[in-house]
Amino acid sequence: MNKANQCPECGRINEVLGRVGDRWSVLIVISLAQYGTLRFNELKRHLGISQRMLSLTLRALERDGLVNRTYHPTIPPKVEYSLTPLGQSFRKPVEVMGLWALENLGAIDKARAAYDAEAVAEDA
Amino acid sequence: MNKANQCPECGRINEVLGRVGDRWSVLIVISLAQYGTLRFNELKRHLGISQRMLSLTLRALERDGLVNRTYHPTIPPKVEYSLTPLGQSFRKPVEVMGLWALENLGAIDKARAAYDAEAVAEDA
DNA sequence: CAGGATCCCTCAGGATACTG
DNA sequence: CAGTATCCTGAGGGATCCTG
Repeated sequence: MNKANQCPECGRINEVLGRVGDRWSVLIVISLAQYGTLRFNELKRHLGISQRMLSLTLRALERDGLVNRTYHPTIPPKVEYSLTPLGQSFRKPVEVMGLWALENLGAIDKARAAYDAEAVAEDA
Repeated sequence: MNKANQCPECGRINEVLGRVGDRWSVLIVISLAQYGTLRFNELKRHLGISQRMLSLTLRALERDGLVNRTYHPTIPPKVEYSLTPLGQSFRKPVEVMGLWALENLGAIDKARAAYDAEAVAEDA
């Protein structure tokens, strides 16, 4: 049970990462940003996420004020999810991240290949 | 065993998140960005990370070409870690993320509190 | 259709001990 | 000091079945 982090900012970063940093949260926000509004099963199909995780993640996002949940009491029921303004504001950091990914995934792959080749070479 | 993601970009995002998206990678990059060069135990103390995870994460980052590892064969040994240019380039997305975190953590907390209050209220 | 409730399994990741 | 090797737990997350 270490004191976690000495540097305060690390604590902050950790916090935010712990909240909206998991893969599914990010992907859901991206999808909603792209399509505006999606229903439960639309998201499920689109992301290939299990219904359990979708349910959990959506509730967490709603709780954190990133996602709006609109329930239509029809039969069959219809629930629509969309981004709140806060959720919208999260698009920018995500986009920057995504852009970096697109630009540098190649470099990472190359570095990785080089590293692995080196490792093999050392197994003389 | 679903097809994972229908949307190709989700695949990319997932990929990058799977590589450098975990908490420790991010925190290490931030620390190195801040201090330029750090030794193993300096990082360990600074982050409050277990030495196992530090070791694993550093090797992964080195493999991905984000950090440089410099080994000084002295006694006692001395190993220094620093960012590669690729690692440097990762600072920007991280900073944007961090900034967003700082600006919006408060809002998230408020939303969360409101949500929880609502939930309690419904337990009539 | 939208999800709650279970079951179960994998593995991230901490604690500890040992080595060069 | 800078790691490697083990052990062990708990959270993450899929599969499945059930309901309104």
